[in-house]
Amino acid sequence: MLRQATDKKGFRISELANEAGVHVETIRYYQGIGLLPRPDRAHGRIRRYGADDLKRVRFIKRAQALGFSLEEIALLLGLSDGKHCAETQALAEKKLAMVEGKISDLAAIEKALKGLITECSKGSRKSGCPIIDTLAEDAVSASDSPASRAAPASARVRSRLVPTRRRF
Amino acid sequence: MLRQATDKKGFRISELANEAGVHVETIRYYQGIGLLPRPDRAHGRIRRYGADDLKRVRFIKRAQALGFSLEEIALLLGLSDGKHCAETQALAEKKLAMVEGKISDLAAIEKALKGLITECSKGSRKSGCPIIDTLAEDAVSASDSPASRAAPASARVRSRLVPTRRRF
DNA sequence: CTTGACCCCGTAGCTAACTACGGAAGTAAC
DNA sequence: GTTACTTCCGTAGTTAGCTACGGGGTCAAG
Repeated sequence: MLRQATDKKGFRISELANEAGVHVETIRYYQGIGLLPRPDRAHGRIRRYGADDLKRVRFIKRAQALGFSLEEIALLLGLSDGKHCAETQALAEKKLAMVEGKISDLAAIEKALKGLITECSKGSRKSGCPIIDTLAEDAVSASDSPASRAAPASARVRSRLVPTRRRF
Repeated sequence: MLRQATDKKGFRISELANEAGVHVETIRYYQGIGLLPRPDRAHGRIRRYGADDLKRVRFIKRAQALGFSLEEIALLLGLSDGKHCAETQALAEKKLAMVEGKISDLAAIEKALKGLITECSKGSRKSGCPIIDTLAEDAVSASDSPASRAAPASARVRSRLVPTRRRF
């Protein structure tokens, strides 16, 4: 009785979701914000999805895990439509710098974690925090994310807050 | 009349925020959830912050840009207190795998972007999307984030949604 | 000792990205 | 053609991570 037939042509929404490891609602959400095309419900009545859609969803989730927002992802995806090359190239270069900054930040964390692991296994451990230390220095990073290095936000202070929430 | 005196001992909250490139409210928020210690208002009356606090905030923002959640960051930070080495090591190893997965994902994107840029400058461009293609394949990534590769979420379907929102 | 920039803390509101609910209609198996 | 899903779509609620507001206190300059 269970559906699951990838027969006809392409899979249906639940199959696409399962393959990509996301919920059906997420697929619909992406369609709603224009991140994913909504194939028209032609002959039969329910929409059918193809391999390209699956790749797109997988890409979105991976890029997200790397710190890209859906908006940035939309930009990334928009880059490869083969049109308006000039701006495409500029954008790609900006993203490239960002990606390279992230890579070096991650490399720093990787190094710190490895150090932590070996130190741990030979019982040492003195002072300071190797993880914080490597990333907190004024080096690397070209990410244009909020708080991108050296952006002392010109004395913008208007204060007030503190949630009193669960503390991990 | 303007405060701005880093004299006495350590800086005050607005100075810390400016140096780290975040808002004062963000500092307070981090204190509220226990991510940042709240120094006691001893002798004088207003709290003073040190270089360690600044490093910690900078670390938090950078790690965030890499896709770590505040909760994960709290874990990362908790790793280097020098105590309970066994579990610390296990956690560090898990995070390390995650970090390595992210690095290879980013390297894939980097490569795709570079390819896009050179293709662009020599006017070619055929079909498919090099950016999606490199990341959507079943390779790399050990991230334990939602949708971590190959997690077909056992037929969990209950549907309904679609926002009808701004579409980038 | 007043003034004005800042600080303290609580609570409420906002945005991104989902997640859940509800009702009607499609569809495969019996 | 009834049953048991599953799809469609709209709208509302949730969580993380901030951001804004309000009222009162602190403190250095004048």
